[in-house]
Amino acid sequence: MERSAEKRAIEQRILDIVDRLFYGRGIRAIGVDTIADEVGISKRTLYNYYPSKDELITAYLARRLQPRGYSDEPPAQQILAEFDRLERQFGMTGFRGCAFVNAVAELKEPKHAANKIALAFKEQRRMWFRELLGRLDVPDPDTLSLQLLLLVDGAIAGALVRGEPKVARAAREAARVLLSAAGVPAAQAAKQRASKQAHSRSRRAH
Amino acid sequence: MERSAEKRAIEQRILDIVDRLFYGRGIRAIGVDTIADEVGISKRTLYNYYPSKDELITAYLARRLQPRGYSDEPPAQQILAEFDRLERQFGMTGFRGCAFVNAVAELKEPKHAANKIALAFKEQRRMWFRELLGRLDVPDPDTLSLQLLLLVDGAIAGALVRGEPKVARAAREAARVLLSAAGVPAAQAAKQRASKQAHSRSRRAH
DNA sequence: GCTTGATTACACAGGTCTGTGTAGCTAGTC
DNA sequence: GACTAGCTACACAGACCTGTGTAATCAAGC
Repeated sequence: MERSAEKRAIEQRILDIVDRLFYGRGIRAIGVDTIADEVGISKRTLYNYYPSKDELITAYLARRLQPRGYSDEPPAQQILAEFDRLERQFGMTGFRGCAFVNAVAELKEPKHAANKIALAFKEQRRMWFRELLGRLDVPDPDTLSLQLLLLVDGAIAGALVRGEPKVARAAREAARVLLSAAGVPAAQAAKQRASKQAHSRSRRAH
Repeated sequence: MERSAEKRAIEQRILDIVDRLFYGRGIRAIGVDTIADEVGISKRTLYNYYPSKDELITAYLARRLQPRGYSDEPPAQQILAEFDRLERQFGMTGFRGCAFVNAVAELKEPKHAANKIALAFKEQRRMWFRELLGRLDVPDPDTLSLQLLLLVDGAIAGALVRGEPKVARAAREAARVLLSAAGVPAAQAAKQRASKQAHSRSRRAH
């Protein structure tokens, strides 16, 4: 029992360090020896916990597959706040783009489990948007959630290449326009935030 | 003279094959021996043309840095046609995302020349949008061109992860909404393409 | 025919990588 | 104290990588 807890702690420690190294320097760029050294265990023991580097890779990605929760704020604000969160991420030292897209780009073998995990992640993120859009009664939440995700991924790629966090603000503004065009009143109100009365929806797309 | 022409032909042949291999299987995944074998020359001769793999990488990326031209079509149609072109690209066998973003993701050294070329490429693409938007007299062509580029990059990432060309259509529709919100009449006309009269711009976003 | 430059095949240096094999040590348990 | 499970250090196999050195060959121009 106590032994198992200690083992789990070591596993977590391994995954912490693997995450930092794989994300920060690239999966192919990091060798197993480096990981073992950083963790402070022998390579033999590392292989005892994870029998191959591939398992380390999938564990690394699977651990980043965490569902995002919802707050008490109005849905439109939660959606737009996602882009503010992105902007903060882009400004953090060590930002290197999307871990999943990078993994797919690095591991070009189509059979690799990383592809499936990356797809699951993107779909999870899309469904997060979709759930919020569902509360907003937009006409086509499937398409709009995908479009918002495209803006997120585009902003990530842009920030990676440009090294410039403020692309997130352009993405946020584009998201606001899309929401507004879909008839979300909060997005319109956020635009000219002087007039507070949102006189119900009058014209809706389509 | 004739010798120089033959040399250039070999150089082109090398770059053709390098492009196919680097883009299709990844820069790090392809060794110099593989390149020489595929070209049909000895490794020594290959190193005679390009003295290091890094030079091959930069030549590979620089050759993909070709400015896109303009057609006779109306600007808004050219912009939207870009997303149709994307959809066709996504469906082609061998599509593996954006060569520049992949290169930056693979070559994580920040000093590498690939970063600068990738940035130049993205900026070149943005300026292509910007030029067309300039003809359309939109209020903020700098922001809007960046937003269109974000949609492009988001669609590329989405198509890479999903293996699904139709994300380009969602991106195209989002671009159309953004153009329409910026007061581009052709985008509005394209929406309800029944009524042909675009009764000049009446309300413009500000 | 001879020179000269490019190309070839091949070996190799020196480094990286993943994964395994082994012998000894250490710490908890009977 | 003896046993056992896990750990460590270390070597190593076998493969890959980039880049170079070398001697032989081939082909064009004088």
